[in-house]
Amino acid sequence: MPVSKKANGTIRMRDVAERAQVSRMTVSRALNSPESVNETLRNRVLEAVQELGYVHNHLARSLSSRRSNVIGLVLPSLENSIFSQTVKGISDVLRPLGYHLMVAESSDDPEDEEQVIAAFLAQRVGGLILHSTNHSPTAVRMLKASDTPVVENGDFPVDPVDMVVSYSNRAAAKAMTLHLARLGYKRIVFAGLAANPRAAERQRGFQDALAEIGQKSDRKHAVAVSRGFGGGTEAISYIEANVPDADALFCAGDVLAVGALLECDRRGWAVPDRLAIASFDDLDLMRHVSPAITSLRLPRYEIGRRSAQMILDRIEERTMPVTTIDLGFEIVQRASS
Amino acid sequence: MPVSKKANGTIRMRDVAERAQVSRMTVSRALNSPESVNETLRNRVLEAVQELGYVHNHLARSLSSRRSNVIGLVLPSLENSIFSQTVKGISDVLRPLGYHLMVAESSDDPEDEEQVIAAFLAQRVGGLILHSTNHSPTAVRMLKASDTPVVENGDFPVDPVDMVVSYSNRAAAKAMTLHLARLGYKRIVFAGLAANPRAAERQRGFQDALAEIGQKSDRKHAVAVSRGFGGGTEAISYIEANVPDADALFCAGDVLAVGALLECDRRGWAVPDRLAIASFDDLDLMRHVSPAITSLRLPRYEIGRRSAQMILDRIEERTMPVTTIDLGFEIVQRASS
DNA sequence: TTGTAGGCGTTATCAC
DNA sequence: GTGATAACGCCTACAA
Repeated sequence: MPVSKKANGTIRMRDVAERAQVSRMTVSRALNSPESVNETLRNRVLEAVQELGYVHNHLARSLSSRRSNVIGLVLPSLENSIFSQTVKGISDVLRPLGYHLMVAESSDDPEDEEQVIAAFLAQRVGGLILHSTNHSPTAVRMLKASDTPVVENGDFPVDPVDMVVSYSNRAAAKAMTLHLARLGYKRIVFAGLAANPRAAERQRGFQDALAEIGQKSDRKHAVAVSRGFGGGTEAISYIEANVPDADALFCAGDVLAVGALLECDRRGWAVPDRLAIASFDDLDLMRHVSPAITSLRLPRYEIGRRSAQMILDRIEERTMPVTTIDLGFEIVQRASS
Repeated sequence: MPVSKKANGTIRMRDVAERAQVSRMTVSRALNSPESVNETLRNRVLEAVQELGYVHNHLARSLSSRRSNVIGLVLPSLENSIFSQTVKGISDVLRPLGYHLMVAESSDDPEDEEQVIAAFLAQRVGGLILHSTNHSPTAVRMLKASDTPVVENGDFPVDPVDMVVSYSNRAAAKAMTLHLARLGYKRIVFAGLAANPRAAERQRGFQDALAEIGQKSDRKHAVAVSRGFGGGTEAISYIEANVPDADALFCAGDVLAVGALLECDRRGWAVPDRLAIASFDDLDLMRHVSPAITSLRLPRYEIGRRSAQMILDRIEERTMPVTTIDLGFEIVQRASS
């Protein structure tokens, strides 16, 4: 089969049009709304597309139509596997409808996030899903001015940019703390992460719970540790040095909890007899370690699905969707507490 | 349906130009090559940009200039934290030069990958980094016809699309197997993953090593298990049922190895005395479990860095870079073997 | 150093 | 159902 190629290499719609002996508009329609084109013509067009190896230019399409089929997602980190479920939830909605997801990383730093948001807006994405709820003023201004549908995900912002789909970090942490108290633990230590706004909310929830059960808030009972498994080790060392009579450790992150468990193992501390352990977020790993770790299961997949749906509803002007959705959480009690 | 639509729509370069009392070209230049514009004018332009909240339209820019500042990355999965280092390596090169990374997922399925590649090409990305080396014929044809710089990453393909930056899965697996043999292990079992081309190469390397030390290849000594921690559990069960005298287990993936270690723990099998364990890929977790797991350290960060550099070199026509780079690997011996 | 003209590849719009 | 024409917002090329 003869493959003709323009001098500059790229094949355009007009080349397809010439080959199929139709106008450019017919090619455009055959590609975008096939049912609106006579079958004979449509087939001629699609054949020409195949023969020439034509690839639709979405830049030009978006520029002209003023809409894009790309949705942007901004994650604090790609290192953290808790987000993979959210990504899957989003993709499952977008893919069948011809939209595409593009992911970028913000490092949980509002400056970085601003850069990334600016880049997405410059690309004129059709919508934006942000995990962080802590944005620079400039970022917020840009987002609002752009009229781009936005969903925030990681928590309930005090002042939402637009739509929100989340669970409450504070409520979840409070519930877990009350759960531990109900199991009889008296001196619970909370291990959080510095410079992580969601971990900070979790710490507030922890304190809410202590207040509710009438326990005096002791600063010693909350500590900020590093990210990663090492943070769990730090938490255990902290307990040994500062709260030796602690009977439970509630970690703001899953990896932390595993790190802590491994450190207990190394020291020969029995879990949960010497120290109970509970975790935020229910990674697969939580049920594979021994003892399996009690944790909060969060609706990560559903958050992705609903976020994508709300964006699409807005883009396709189907409805004026509810702007804030609380998807709750669930406590999974296991052997570690 | 009454949708709130801004009276004036979006702000364009011409609006900025009017406000700053210059031509559109001066605005364009002030944004793209500031040094080529008189300081006074430049400041007037940048001021107007601020005041109007103008956001550069990269769609129009790319369409007109026929170049894009977006680089696409296709990963088999976003669930796997081994890729986060590569992402960081790429970002570290791209960001300072004004390029942006967009990530998409292929599920290690050539069909899915083809879709994702088509989407990236339709967006006319400036370059593409593919972790998989196993593409559909259509995908390869599209890539080659597009003239887009491409780097493949996950292994050395038999027939590269374009550039390659990787280590050899086969060579690495062979080296680790020889290492275990040198330590005195006589009956090594290999646990791989079904439907993962890189794991298949690793199995070949395993067999290469056995052949080299003159050990008869026994089909029983290789098994395919599921992904995730559960796969490690399966591997141990397999050994108990089929190769009870095995003295070492070499896992094609890090998560597998941890799963296996945890299962040994549960069964009371001493590691490495009853069974040694070694892993492909050196996740943080490997040195935190006890015993720490012997593993292959792969140049994930460097792979990202070099890949991005090669793409940029090609885009900016700096050089005609070497097309295949082998970054090697390293064996990290720990207590588990 | 700055400006003018025209084109990048597509779609919206309005005729036919 | 199909086609002609004029945008979409920017940049290349050239002129001043």
